[in-house]
Amino acid sequence: MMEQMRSETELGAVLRDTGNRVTEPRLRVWEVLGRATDHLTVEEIVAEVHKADPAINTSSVYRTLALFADLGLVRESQLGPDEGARWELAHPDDHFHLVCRSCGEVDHHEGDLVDQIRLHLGGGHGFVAEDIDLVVTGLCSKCS
Amino acid sequence: MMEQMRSETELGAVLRDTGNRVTEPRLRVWEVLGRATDHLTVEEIVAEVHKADPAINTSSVYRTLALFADLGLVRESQLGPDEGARWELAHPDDHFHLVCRSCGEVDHHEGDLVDQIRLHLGGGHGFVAEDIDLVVTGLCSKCS
DNA sequence: CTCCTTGCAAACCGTTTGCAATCGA
DNA sequence: TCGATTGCAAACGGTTTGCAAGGAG
Repeated sequence: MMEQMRSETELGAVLRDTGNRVTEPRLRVWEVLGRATDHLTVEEIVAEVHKADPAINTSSVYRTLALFADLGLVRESQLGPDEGARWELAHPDDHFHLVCRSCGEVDHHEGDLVDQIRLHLGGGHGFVAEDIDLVVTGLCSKCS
Repeated sequence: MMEQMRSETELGAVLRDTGNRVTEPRLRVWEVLGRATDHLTVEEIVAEVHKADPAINTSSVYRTLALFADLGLVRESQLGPDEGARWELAHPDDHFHLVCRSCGEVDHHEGDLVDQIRLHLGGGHGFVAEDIDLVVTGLCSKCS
């Protein structure tokens, strides 16, 4: 099973193909998202990016994330009110989130559930599902 | 099928039972939420409330919503990044949301899907699900 | 050489908060 | 009466924007 589909090189190709330039902030943000195992807040992304280059500005990170989202490379999700937005690489496989309200841990959960949802919707509702965001809040095994 | 479980009178009872006072802003917000067929933004709630009493302040609406949420009477949900929070009466039955990215319509969808999710989680993951928020973005039957 | 992209700082805007006046019980 | 609640206005904090300097192609 491959860990990371899109290399840094491929990012360059995507950017160039879409008429965008390959720049330091974009490479750094991409790198950070690629390393991340879970969702990151903008604040966390900025902190990571700064380890490589402290000169990169927060607004550039926002602009980069917006660009990546436009290109379909990343995905923004809201894991709960009171929480800021979090970002992750657009994953080809569907998944959903288990958010522990005690320790705050966010768990990715992969499975056929999302397929079930898609199937469920296909049957007669006439709704074309494009994006499925399932957030389950509760207590994780350690906290319950 | 009953439309609205909790009357204005029952709100009074809940408030008194929990040591809170029955006030104008609280009654108005309750009334507005009870009439609503779909989720409302705070802005929309304030606008409705103002039709009855323009003197009621936005911050009181925020405080009222926070109180109702504490009491489990209402539920806040984030139907998408870029959108503000939306509020609805806490529905005893689980449900999920179909958000059309074209016309913006939000459809409640009731069904056994949430039960399936709960079941799915119960089986071995050790995660105690308390709140399930399923947001599906796509195109509704009219827009596709 | 162009003009896209950045860093910077200020603006934005939904939400929260401190405080004195008000109102419910 | 007395403390909970409100209206008001100011503060807050994450995100966005205008602009001149810098850098990719």
